[in-house]
Formats: sequence, C-alpha cells, structure tokens
Amino acid sequence: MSDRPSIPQPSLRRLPLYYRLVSLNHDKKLAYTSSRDLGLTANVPAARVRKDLSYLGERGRPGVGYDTELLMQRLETFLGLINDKEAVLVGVGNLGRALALYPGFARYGLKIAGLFDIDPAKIGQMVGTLKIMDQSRLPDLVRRWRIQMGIIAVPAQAAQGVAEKLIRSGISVIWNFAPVTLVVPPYVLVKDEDLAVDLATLSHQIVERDQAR
Amino acid sequence: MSDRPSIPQPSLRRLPLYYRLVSLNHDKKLAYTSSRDLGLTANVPAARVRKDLSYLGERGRPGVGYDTELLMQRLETFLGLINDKEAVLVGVGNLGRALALYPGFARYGLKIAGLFDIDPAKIGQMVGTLKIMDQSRLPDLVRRWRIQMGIIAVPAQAAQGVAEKLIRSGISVIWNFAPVTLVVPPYVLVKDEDLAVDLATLSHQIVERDQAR
DNA sequence: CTATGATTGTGCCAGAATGCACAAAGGGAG
DNA sequence: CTCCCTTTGTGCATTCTGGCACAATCATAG
Repeated sequence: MSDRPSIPQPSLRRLPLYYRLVSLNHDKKLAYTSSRDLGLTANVPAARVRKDLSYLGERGRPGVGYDTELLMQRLETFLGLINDKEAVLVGVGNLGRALALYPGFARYGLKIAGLFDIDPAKIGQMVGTLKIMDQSRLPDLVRRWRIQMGIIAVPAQAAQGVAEKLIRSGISVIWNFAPVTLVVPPYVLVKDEDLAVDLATLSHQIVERDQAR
Repeated sequence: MSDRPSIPQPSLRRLPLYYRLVSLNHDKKLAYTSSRDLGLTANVPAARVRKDLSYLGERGRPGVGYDTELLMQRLETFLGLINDKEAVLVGVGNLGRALALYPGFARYGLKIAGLFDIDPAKIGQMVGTLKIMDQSRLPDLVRRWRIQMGIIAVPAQAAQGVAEKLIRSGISVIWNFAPVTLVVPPYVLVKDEDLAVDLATLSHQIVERDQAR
C-alpha cells in the first residue's frame, strides 16, 4: 500500500536543521532559500540537501532556490509539527523542570499538559503555569484528555515502572530521558535521549583529535 | 599516517550503550557479559555487538562472553571517560541549572568547574557547590585552570558570541545546547545538542506510524 | 579424554547512504 | 531575443553499514 519510498534515517535527522534556517529566513522575509545556505547550517554539501528535500516532493526553482514559505509549510507537515502533541511529564527534578519550562517546544507542536512526581514535598508546587500532581492522578488525566505522549525524566531505577504505568494508561509514545533501555510492547514508540551517551562520543572524539597530533 | 581503521560513527554511538550494561554488570559482580545481552540493551543483533567491540581490539572468550571488568576498562579508555574533562558552563537558565546539577556526568569524566551568566541578578547565586560568576571573569579562569571544554546553554541569539569568547580564551571543545550552527575555526570540536531536533524526528515517526493504520 | 552446548570472530553479500558531475531550468542584462 | 550566470534535479559509481551463517574456541559433565 504505502509504496512511497520512505525517507532514509540520516536524511530525516537533517530535516529539522533545515527547518531551523527556513524558519529564520521566513522571519527575515526572505522569499527564497538556497540549498547552499541550507547545507551550511547542516554541515552537508548542497547536493545532499537537494536530495533530502526531494523526498518531500517539494520542488525548488532553478536559478533561485526554494520558496521559503512553501518549504517551511512542507517541512512542518512532513515532520508533523503542525499536529498538536499533548504530553504528560513525569519526574520534576532539575531536568524535568527545565523541560517543562523550555520555550522552544511550542513551535514544534509539543504541549505539556500535566506534571507528575512521586515526592510529596513537590506535589502542589507550581512550575510555570502547571501544578505538580501526584502520580496516582496520572491515568485518569491521560485518559480524559486523550494524551498520547509521556515524557520520562525520573531516575533510572524508576523509569521502567513509570513507562509501564504510562502505557497502561493508554500512552503510545514515550520520550525517555532516563539512561535505561525500556522494555515496551511493539506498538509503543520510544525515543531515548541520553546526554551521557553524547558526552561519551564527544569524549572519544577529543581523545582521537588529541592523538592526531 | 594514522592508518588504523577508525571506528564507524554508528558503532561509536552504540558503545556508550554497551558501557551502560557493562557498568551495571560490574556493579552486580557478574564476571562475564555476553554479546547477546549487550545487544538487548542497544537494540541490535548480537553479531553487530561483536563487530563493534572488535574495533576496540578487545577479545571475548568463546562459550563465555566478555570479561566484564576488562571490557569496562577498555570502553572507558577508548571513550576517554577516564580522562578528566573540566568545563565551564555559560548560561545558567533552567537548562544550564539542570546540567550543572546532573549527577551522571562525573562517571563520564566531566567536571564542571565554573558557572557563568550575564544576568546581574544571578551573579553570586549558588548552584550546588558553585557560585555563578560574571562572564568577564571567564577568560582568566579558563586560562588559569587550563580548561578545555565550554558548555553553551544560552539563548540562540547569544550563542555565537559566547562561542567566540570561549575560543578566544583558549577553549577547543564546545558542547552546544543552543539551537544554532556555530561558526568556529576548524581545530575547535563542536558537539551540538538540540532537543527540538530530536523532537521533530520523533514527531515525524508518530505521523508515519499513525498513517500506517 | 570425549562429547556437548554455548558463545565468539569474521568473511561474504545485500542494501543504504554518499559524492560527483552534468544536464535542465529559470532570471536578468543588453 | 540571446547570452550568461545561478541554482536545481538526479543518474551513476563508490563507500559505508548491516545481517547472516558458520567455523573456531572454550567450559563442563561424565
């Protein structure tokens, strides 16, 4: 059925970088954006940009570039940024708090609809415009508001338990900031985010670079 | 000159995940760790794990697995985790605060040695054991302590300026949390960390999955 | 000492991703 | 209208990455 050639993973990861520049150019009221400029912000050759964008079906104008407005809309649609994604955030520690208050998410269609923690001292506190609630109220709120995404920002030991609770409540997308591999049913989409993993690869690159002298 | 077969990028990104399980098994006093188990935590087939580990030169014992202690040390060396990395963090907003207080970094050899901000109201405040300092004191501290890494957690508009200041002070590794592409000299190593980029790819995956029904 | 079961190391092939080069298309000057 | 400059779209060859299968190796039981 879906015989359209699905986009390669590496291309998909570059699209958000293109989106950054396109939004910027849109704000600057630049009518066109060239593949060369897009390549500069994503650190890839211009030909790669064009090939990536060809997966979207969007066509640029030779001699001019891509229509900024059109391309922005196309990226927003393709990346699903125009779809509202409501989420609950579990674990309001330092990281959880930062996520809850991060202003950039709104532009990407993410709206955090509820904060949960297990620490009685935190229940009732306000973070921005949201009040921290006890986890016992989570299932009810998720079902009532038909929330599809859960953000896990609890310590590693608690993460699997939270994931199971989220899934039992009907959530099928998890953005996981705990440094563990979650075990979930196949229909659940999990995106892991582990700063330590990136730190480790950076660390290796430092070693490699310094050895090269 | 350096004709050693450098490790493929995808393999490098998996190593920290292996390291997670190996550390765990080490704590559990398990003498050996199998490629099968490593594959489960990284979501890859066991054969891939073995090939990845072969880049390290480490050999497992057929019929048994990899020596947990040895493999852990090997990964720590290869990833450079045993090398202390001192860093200054610029921009103590919500994210910067969370990074400064993140407990997991120590295990990866990262030590944050100084916090800086430009907001007069924040100067002098304590975050954990560190006092927030004015950016004017940054160059001196970086030079005196021979700090090599800078962590940028300021708003997008300020990031390029901060990067230049860090580089002028002698820093050659930047962990960038601002959603911009920094322009830096070639000898400077930059690792970008953009939650919105990952959110966007997750968002696309949601669209794709939901369309598949 | 032998047989058995488990696990590693790796060669080979298929598939994915990349880089290059060039034809095609649009814009603008004269 | 024609020439020239700029930028896109993409076919092709190359390189990189992944999966599979199987021989080689080691531990253990009898």
